[in-house]
Amino acid sequence: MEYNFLRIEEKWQKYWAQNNIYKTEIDESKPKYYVLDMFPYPSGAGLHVGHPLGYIASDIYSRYKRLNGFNVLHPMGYDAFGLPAEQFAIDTGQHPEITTEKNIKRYREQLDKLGFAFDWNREVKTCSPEYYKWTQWAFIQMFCSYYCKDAQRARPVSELMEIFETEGNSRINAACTEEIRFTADEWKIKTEKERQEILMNYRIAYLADTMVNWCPRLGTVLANDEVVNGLSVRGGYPVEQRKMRQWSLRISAYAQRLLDGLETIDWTEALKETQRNWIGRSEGAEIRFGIADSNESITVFTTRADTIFGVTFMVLAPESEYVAKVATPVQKAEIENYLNSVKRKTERERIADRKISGVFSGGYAINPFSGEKIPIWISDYVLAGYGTGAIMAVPAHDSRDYAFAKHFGLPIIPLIEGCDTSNESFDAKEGIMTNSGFLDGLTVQEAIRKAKEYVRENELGTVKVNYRLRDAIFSRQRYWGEPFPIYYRDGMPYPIPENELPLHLPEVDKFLPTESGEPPLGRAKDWTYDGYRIELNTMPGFAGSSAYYLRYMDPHNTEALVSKKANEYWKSVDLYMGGIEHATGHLIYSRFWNKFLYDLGYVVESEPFKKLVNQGMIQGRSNFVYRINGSNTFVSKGLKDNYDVSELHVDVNIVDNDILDTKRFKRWKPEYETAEFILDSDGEYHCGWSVEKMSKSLYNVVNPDDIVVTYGADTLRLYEMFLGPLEQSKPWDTKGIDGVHRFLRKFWRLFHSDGEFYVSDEPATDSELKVLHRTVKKIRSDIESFSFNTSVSAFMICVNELGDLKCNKKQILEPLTVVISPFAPHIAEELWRMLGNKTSIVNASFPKHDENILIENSFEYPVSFNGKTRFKLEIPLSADTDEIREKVLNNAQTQKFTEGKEPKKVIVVKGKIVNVVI
RNA sequence: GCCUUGGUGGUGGAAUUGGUAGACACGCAGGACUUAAAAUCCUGUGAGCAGCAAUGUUCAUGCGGGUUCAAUUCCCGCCCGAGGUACCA
Repeated sequence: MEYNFLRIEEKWQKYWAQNNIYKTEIDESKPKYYVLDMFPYPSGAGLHVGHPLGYIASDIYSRYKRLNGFNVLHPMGYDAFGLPAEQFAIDTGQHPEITTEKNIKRYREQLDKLGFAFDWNREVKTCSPEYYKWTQWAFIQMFCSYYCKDAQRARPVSELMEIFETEGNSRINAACTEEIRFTADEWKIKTEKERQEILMNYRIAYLADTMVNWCPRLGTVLANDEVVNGLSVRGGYPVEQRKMRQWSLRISAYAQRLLDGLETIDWTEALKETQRNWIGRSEGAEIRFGIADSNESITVFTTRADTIFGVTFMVLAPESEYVAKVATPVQKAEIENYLNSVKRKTERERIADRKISGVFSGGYAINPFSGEKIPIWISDYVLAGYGTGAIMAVPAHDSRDYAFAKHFGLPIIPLIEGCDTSNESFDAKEGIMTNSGFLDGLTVQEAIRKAKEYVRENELGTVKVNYRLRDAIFSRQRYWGEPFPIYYRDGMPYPIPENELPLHLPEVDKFLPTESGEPPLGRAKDWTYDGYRIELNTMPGFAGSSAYYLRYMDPHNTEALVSKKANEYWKSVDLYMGGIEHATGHLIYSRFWNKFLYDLGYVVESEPFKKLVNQGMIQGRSNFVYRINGSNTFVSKGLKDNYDVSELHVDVNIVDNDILDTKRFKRWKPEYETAEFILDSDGEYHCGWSVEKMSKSLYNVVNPDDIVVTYGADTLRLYEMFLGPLEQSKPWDTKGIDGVHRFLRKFWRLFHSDGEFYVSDEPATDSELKVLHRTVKKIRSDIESFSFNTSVSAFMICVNELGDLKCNKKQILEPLTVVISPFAPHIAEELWRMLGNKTSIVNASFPKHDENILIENSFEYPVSFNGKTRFKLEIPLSADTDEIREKVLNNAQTQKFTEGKEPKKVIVVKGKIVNVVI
């Protein structure tokens, strides 16, 4: 019987689905293991061959764990809210739900063909009301909570109100938007609206006027991680800064815990480092500088308190509130001018335009250490959003201040002995202080400490830790997202009662903003609760993906996001597989979301993802043809330099091994029908190639469905793993797939003789057993270290050796089938049944290897003299190092080399004589 | 700039963490089977030198040093690529 992969794969996929083979339930008798993939956004383009890489790897791991006796949770779902479906809806009028459902169906078909062990009973879609009910629920919990800095956790806002009632807020140490102080008596006489405004200051999900990334083209605000280089990640449209009233999540309150949590989880150092940088902790001090001839002062943040004697000017961000306080009438016009020019620039222009600009405010400040009077400037190199929006400039030791000082001719005072600041600043934190009053003679590190102490003792400011991490902007002016369960009364937001969730996304006539500029939900009829207007914004993409891993544990629960029982059993994700691109978005939001729910006691683990593996991207490998300019003649790569040619992308599917199928090329596009070719000397047309993103427009997309039809899913799975290390990005190149396919056919043939199934019950020989046990050992350690590429090699070696031994014995082949099954589940299942087993191979157990079988009785030891192998010596393997040494010394050949002298050394490593030094 | 990664044959990549560098696969070359093709199988394949040959020998893991009997692996200094981040004070 031939290896008919199409028949086999179809048969077992059907069997697995019909018999619910991968359905998972809580089973207290087994240890649990939770393997999660980052769920996909179902895009209209479908899956290309790069998408399933991570799914295959996690599938192998989850099957392996199951074979080792674990109760494995391995679910899949869809991150279904998102901009592309909505943009498509705007263009075509088709409801995003229809587009999304269609895409999901297509994804499911493609995924099903690859033989994954997903428990589809647990499927979630973020756009379904049963699911987003819990996204809305979580939002209400955040709305009703504040972050207590003393307890370092979230607590209910109701508790806060009780304290205000009895003692005001003087004792409250909470994360808030703005510091305000009031007594109990003051609280009592406040109106409901005033009270709500104060509470808003504390809520973890809060409404505030904040600087946001506004994307006019998308008509919505975006979070920081959704903007790259001043352009939106989706669509690549310009983004500008704007002050708007928006929902935000007080994620900054969790900065330290998000940082500390990284120490407890098994992620790569690179990823942890990316998160550390994003959180951006910096230790320093806030120091007050008095404004000359005024009672007011400016507070700056600095990590270099030691350099305060070198402050020669101050700089305010253009948006800073201090600007109005220090501006003098004389300078007014010039300042206005500057502020306007800054405001006109978009974020992107501001980044692109690194020209030094600024304006003198007219005001002066007093250096609190030296008492000197220093000018205050305004410049956009200082950011309003970080620290206090004002800095003390130390041009000698900060390159940005240096450039500014040089440009405007401001003085530069060096503070470190022997440093040269004539051409550039000296930014390093090393050296001995000078020109610095009481700090003179100290090292920089000592001076930083001492200056901070001085600040604290003399009440010039406070020692402070700053974080770069901003609160997450949580509202979007779009249609296709979760509606906020919030209504407005007297201008203030109130939550819709939890028992009335979900709040369904309403129907609208168009998916565009209203004529008055309100978000699309402004078009919904009766968009009210109890007669009050409901929030018109929707939630951002990351809302639905922040807690989906919890929902998989208990996806049909109508009473809770996840039941206590399910959460206590599954706890957290043991292995999370996904792309690195979510390092500063999803992977921060999820950790925050989880910590928040942990604070409230809804989940038992403080970190959601114990181990995380980033699979690399699969890039496309593009092919090129060379057209002679002004003609329809194409010249092969080897001869192209003799002509004036243009390089054109050609569909990789009509190129084999970089050789163009010229007949298919002519049929590819009408304009090439009359194409002529100048071939290389071997009579072939050779194409050029390069590695690029896999994309339709570059004609380098390879569709998994096509591969499955030609080679089968098992071959595709093996080949994707064989391509290279899992975590490394690599180009897809179909040409190597034959080797892997050949391996599967050889494996199949081991079970057959003269075309008929034939496996003998004879006992295996020592060498056959050795092949099996070596393979088992190797695969086990490879899977545990995610080295799937070397696993495939090990299989190939194993099958080649068994082929040479003509081994077709059940004793060897049966366990080997189990070992291969995580990689190639269909063929393994088929052979497993042919071997006479009654139940699915997924219920088998992964074989163990026997070290005793692996050890040989004796070994030919290479004996090297001064680094060169001279002869081999047979010594029993049981011999210890001293015995080996003895043998070598007494050997006649050794004595020939040493000329009877005693060798200096015999070096034995792991039972091997690697060198004898004479 | 900073942080994180990598750099090994014609190609993708191995190397049990200091112990025979190049496993496995692709490609290429030659051969077997076949009327022929496909499929399959076998052999060879880092480079140089010597030899009819078996084989011997030298050089090779981005570059330059160092430690060691022994370095792709450890240390120091450079060069190049990829990813992240960027007026974060």
